[in-house]
Amino acid sequence: MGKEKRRTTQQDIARMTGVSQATVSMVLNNRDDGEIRIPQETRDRVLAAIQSTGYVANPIARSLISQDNRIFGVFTYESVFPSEDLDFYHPFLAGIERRAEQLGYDLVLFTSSPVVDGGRKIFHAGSRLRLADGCVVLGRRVDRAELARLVAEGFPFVSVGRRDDVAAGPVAAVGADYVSAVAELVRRTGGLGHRTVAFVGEGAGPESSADRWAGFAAGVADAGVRSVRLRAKGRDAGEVLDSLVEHGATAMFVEDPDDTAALVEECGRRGVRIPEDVSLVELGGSPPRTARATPDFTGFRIPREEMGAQAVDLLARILGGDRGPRTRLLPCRIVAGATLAAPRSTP
Amino acid sequence: MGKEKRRTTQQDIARMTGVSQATVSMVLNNRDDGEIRIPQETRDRVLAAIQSTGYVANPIARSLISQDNRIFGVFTYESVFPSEDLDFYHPFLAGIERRAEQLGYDLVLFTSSPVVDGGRKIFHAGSRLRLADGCVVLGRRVDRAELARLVAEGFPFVSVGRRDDVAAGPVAAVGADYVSAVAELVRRTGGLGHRTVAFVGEGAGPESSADRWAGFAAGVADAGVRSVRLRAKGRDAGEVLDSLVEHGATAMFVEDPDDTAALVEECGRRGVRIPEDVSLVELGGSPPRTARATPDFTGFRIPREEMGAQAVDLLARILGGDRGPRTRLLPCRIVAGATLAAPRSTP
DNA sequence: CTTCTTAGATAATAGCTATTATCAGTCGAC
DNA sequence: GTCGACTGATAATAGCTATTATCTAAGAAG
Repeated sequence: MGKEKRRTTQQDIARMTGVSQATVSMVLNNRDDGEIRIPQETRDRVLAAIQSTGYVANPIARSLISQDNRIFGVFTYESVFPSEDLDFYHPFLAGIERRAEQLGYDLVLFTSSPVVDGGRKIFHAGSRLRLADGCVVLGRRVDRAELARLVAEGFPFVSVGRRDDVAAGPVAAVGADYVSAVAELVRRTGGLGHRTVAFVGEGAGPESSADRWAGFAAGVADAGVRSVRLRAKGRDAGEVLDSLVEHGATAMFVEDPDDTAALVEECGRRGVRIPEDVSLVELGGSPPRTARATPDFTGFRIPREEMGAQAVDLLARILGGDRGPRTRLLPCRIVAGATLAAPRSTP
Repeated sequence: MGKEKRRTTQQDIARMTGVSQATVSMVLNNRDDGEIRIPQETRDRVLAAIQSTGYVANPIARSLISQDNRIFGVFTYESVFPSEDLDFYHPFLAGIERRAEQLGYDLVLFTSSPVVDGGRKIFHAGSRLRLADGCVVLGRRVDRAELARLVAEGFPFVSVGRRDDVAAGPVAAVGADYVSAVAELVRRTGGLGHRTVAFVGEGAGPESSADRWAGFAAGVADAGVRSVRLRAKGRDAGEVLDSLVEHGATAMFVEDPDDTAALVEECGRRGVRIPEDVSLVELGGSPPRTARATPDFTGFRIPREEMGAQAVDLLARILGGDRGPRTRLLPCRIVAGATLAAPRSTP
């Protein structure tokens, strides 16, 4: 039992100086309002004692009073640091950290949350969520029910990525504007002379997938081209390529990076050159994960770091009582790349 | 002003149920000791109210009483997430996170600490260090004075990497055993027939550098070979190689990865083959940072993740009052690699 | 009927800080 | 000498939970 010597408290300082605890508190906080009057001599005496003891106010007691903690929580459904997930989380966290630093908030990672079938749970007996003034929720898989409960309990939070409405109302969220990005890419493709373009993927289900499809559809309408949707799930790249040819499509927009890799490989096997014979637009939104040589894909970049920063920003505003819009949609950067070119036979 | 509706408190639950706040607290904590008696009927009533409101005890008030917070601080002298520093911090953090998760601690990152000429400061007016029960200190540049103050104030902390003594006594720390690793590499080199080996670098200054030199010296003694130390600071790779040849050394142990890269390049220019003409042992301790093709260097790996985990572990023990050893030195893994081989002309 | 025991609960308090209300002087003015 | 105004401080309290000491009523034992 270490029997740690009790921390110094304001009471201690007060006794040392022969003043009251209240006085110490006021000196500490530089209170000098109309009502509060402390002569410099007393101030100096107290400050000297503070200096000599190295006293620092107990932030926990402060929080209990002020009802805020200057801490933002970062809740992730998976561990943050393991390598597999790092590529995903890292840019968000970089932005979160940067802005928290600017705003003077500390960050708490809720690593103590119990893991229930593969994902952490926000709510559980002894949840320490309230340590934070507010929370940024982050993750590939975000639990709608938990978000709904956050809303119901009035706990301030901002979701990064997921922005669909939950039962109790719209969720404060920062998202990426997939729709515009994909639409723009389709328009460029049409502008290069392609007359039929293919969407490879589901285009439904997760919000982000539905958005990509929506953007694709919008771009197709704008560009006045024909379009076809090719399912990739459960089919190998060969089948997909066959369908592509069959439909006469000259450009493919691929949702899933895994499919992209498979298609590139299959093209290589068949001697189909990209972009000379077929164009490929990659809709993953991330830089390539592997260091292996991959084509310089045409596509877009999700502004992950900026999303993290804006999430913190938004959270701070909400805590400040700001009643402005609670959803921010950030533009994605278009990557010109080298896998999109004019089709071989322009009509 | 949001006029956030006040959080539910035990007092609220008490009023709803017609019991006292104390009873609510006891039900909540499942108190059932000899002195505490609460019939099941009452218990159920209270629990029902807790369920319906979703009440969770305010962790801040709890902390104020229990004098602990179930939070470990992670103090870094630089931002954690920016890409430049990520390679360095990430493995440590992965280990810290993993073990904190296992032990049920949350982690707080002191992002609010003010930055003074390039590095964050632990101590400052309004330091929120005490939010944490203890702290892991991490960083390339660790401030001795601040560590000393942590010791003086009796704040529990564990330093990762830096383990030298500070004024007030030995610092709890987790380090990597560079000495053994480098010594072993030198012995292997001697075992392959090398008679003269060179240490390229300072071998002094930062603890880790001094350790590498100590290990080199120990290995040289064990292996019974001759050794030479070549400064690299301010000299270009050509000069260093010239010295090497001049001294008749057939293997070089290079401290700094930048020097390694320069030497490899210079060897390439001169047509000196590695390891056929000269062996190279890389003492950086990290996997290569760039994705560019680099030789598969012989060297060792600092067990960064394990260091992070053990730091948390040690911190938990210290908080538990454990009086055991406060310094842990973890073995490095030797990487056989492909840049060490027998010298061309074995005597 | 009195006293003791016990079950079942509550009042009071600690933990530390910030704020509000209050108090003891002093000085001036009348 | 009294009243008011002002200075320089302090006592008390809120904030929320966990624990300790205390209290009431009922039943048992004598």
